[in-house]
Amino acid sequence: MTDPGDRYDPRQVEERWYRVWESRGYFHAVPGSPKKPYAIVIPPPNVTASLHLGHALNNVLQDVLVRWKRMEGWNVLWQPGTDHAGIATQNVVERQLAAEGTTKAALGREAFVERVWRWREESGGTIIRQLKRLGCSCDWTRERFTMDPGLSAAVREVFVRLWEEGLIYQGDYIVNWCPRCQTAISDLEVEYEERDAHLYYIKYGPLTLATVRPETKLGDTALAVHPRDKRYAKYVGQTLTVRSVDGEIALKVIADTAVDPKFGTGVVKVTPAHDAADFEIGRRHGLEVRQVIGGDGKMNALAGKYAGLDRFEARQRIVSDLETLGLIERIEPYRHRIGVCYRCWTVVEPLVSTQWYVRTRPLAEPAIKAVREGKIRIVPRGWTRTYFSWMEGIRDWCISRQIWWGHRIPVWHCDACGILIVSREDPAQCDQCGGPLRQETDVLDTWFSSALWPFSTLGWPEDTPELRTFYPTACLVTGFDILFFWVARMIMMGLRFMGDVPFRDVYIHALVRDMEGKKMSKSRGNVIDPLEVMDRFGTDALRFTLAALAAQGRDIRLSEERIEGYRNFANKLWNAARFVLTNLDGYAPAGAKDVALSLPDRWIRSRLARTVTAVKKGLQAYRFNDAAGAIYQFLWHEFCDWYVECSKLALYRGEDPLARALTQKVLVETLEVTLRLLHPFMPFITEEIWQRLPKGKKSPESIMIADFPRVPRAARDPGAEAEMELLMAVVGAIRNIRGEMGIPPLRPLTAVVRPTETQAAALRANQPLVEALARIRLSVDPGARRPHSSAMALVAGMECFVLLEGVVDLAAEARRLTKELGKAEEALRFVEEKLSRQEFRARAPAEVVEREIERRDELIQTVRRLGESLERVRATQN
RNA sequence: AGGCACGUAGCUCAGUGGGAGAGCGCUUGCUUGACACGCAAGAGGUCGGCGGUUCAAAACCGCCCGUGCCUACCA
Repeated sequence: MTDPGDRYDPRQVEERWYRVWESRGYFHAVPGSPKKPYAIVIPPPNVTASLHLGHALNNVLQDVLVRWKRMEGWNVLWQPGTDHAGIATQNVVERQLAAEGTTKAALGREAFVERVWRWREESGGTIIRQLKRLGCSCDWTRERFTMDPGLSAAVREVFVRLWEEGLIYQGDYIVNWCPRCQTAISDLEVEYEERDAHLYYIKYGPLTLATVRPETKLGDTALAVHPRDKRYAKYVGQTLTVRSVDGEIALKVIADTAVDPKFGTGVVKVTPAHDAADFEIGRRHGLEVRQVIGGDGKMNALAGKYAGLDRFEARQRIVSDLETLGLIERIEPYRHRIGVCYRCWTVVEPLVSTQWYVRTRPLAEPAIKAVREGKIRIVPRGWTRTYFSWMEGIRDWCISRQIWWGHRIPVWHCDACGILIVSREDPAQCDQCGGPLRQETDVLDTWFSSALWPFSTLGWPEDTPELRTFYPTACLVTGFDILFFWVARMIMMGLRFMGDVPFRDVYIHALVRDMEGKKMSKSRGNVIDPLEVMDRFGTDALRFTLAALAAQGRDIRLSEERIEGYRNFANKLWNAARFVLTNLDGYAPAGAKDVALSLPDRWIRSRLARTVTAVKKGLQAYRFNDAAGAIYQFLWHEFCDWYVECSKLALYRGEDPLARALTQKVLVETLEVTLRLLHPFMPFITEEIWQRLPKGKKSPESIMIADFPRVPRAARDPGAEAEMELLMAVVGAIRNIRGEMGIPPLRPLTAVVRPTETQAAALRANQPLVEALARIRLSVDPGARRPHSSAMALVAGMECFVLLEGVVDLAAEARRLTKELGKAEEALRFVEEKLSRQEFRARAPAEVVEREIERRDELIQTVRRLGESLERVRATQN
């Protein structure tokens, strides 16, 4: 065959194979299949998204699972799709409008929504194309979008049912309001940032209090102290008239336990309209809610002379006015955490407004139970506690958003008779009075529709074969950052509407960070772009890197060097394959029976069997790094480093045609099985090589649909492993002497070993192998005496002399022996100390004591022999 | 403030009770019958500190120091 070149070039390969797989329908799942179902729903990326490393990790892990299960013979569905991402998407289109010099208000609601749809048609497919580039084997024929008609119907159905069951209500509460996005956001959508600010001590009549937000004083409707604070007890219940920037105002002093007497002066101003804590205090005491800041973040008419000022500008002005009036006692620097919008980083303004809520308690209870009873398994376990603690303290979910892009709340108001209609179908007129209806303008929180994803994508509320086959799904793979946003809510909704959990396992992976452990972000400029990585190192290298780093920690620190290392691994595989493929002349797979397998043959088969087991175990436990590591170690350090080297003997120097044929067979088989083992991690290169391998008639047309390797029991061969280890140790010892003594690798040397009888048999049987690997002439002689001018090493109690006639450097050998002796002596001291303790002998398990005794005896021999050698070298030296 | 992680080789990290590991980096030597994106050899560690449990601790427990994250109505 033609030599494919010694550098693997992924670009030649990836796109081509992906097209083949997709066009042949390998990704497609069929509900009626007799195979066992295995389904994963993709965490839908935002339709605005462009692939970042977080997506890459998340989807690579899913693809590994899905490809593995498919090869194991399951009926696999990987359900893909995207999320309409209300606020994010609206922002994107708004920015475009701004660039065109217009606004969404100018366009009007209908035209704006249409515009967003158009944007989605044109640019919304980016992330999907990028997932394909990653090799994701999703069933693209089933791609869904949260705003699809079917999924929208599911949203309505859920809303209406929750309403009918009394689990949705409307109310005036304080919410986190983003003045830039002009919408309410949920508690979860607020992020907190440490910022430097000031604590202003302001005089309120006879009292002084501390605040960081003087601008809200215009909305104060009370002063509060702790009920047990003796300093202020006399004021409680009084109404104080205090001088302020807007003249004199009357404020009642109330007592509430929410006040911390140790903070500041122990007195707080209460502004129910602009602070969540104050709002609660206000409700308890029936205080007036006096809103002075509008939804745009500017002071409103109630702010009097400050009306129209931005809230932060107003703060400056009010402080300076207070100073003029002599009402500022002092100002302290103060560092505190401030809530910002997670989408645009604008400081959140708590505002009282009318919003829609889901009553979460009744939904949370079964969701807690499902995890507690093991119906859902969270991996790693540690996250279970986090889940419980959040679910147990869950608060009602604000689901209304004052934006235009999303599922409009299916509620209609009749202004004529004042009733509310909640309906699955758009009503034409009021069913009570026949009057005209006005639909609620708010849309639902994007997470409301994502919460239905595991069943809405499968066709719910229709009863579909997909739902019957694939629900509950097998596994959800996600990052911990959306455990509450999404995972918890899916569990609640799944239990409520499907009567069963949405998935059996939740695998929570780490977050990808940069080398400093920072979250990657464009503003920090520390992003590694996965697309660029794929261009430079290949998709398989990126995939393998992510899997190899997916240990169950909290974060993954990714560096380019690491990816480069796995690119090298791909190249190593490529060259191992070249070696195998270019050495197959005369290969006849059927011809060679396994009757005369060599030691390396038996050894590599045994090692491969162990590797298969380790990979399966790793995948089953979601320990992707263990699985990837096992393949890496086997392929590079066992197959390439040893078996391939051993095979050269039979291929090039042996005279036995049967041995040669068997070696070819084992080379091909080992490579072939390894490729299948590796395919879920590195789909492209494995397919490319696999296709070039000689195959039997029954072989499938793609590695993707081949069987995942099974372990033949008979392949395990501990005897062969032990024997091979002995040979490798002898080779290692000789190479060590060569290296340490500075003898060039090609210089011919002679070695004499003095083995026990069993060792002698193994060595004699494989003498040419040892000679070839160590580049040495070997003499195996149980009665050998130490040759003059030789270096000595101990291997499994066996002395191994390397003759250094003419090349001997006594000083170097003395140095080497001293080093070895030192190590052995230290180990011996350690073991003897352990054995000398009575308690150890009395209380440790017998086999542990036994092992230590054995070890001690070996070490004694080692020390004695090394000592003798050293003495002799020194004697010769002098 | 509370909670949860983490601290192991120069760097990034595996390692859940009995002989300290990997990848990268570093040193030395090599155009070895596939691979310099390679081969061979090697150096490098008080497993954050202190105390406890145990015959035995990097691992289990406690405290301390450091780092990160999450949750919370401290103005």
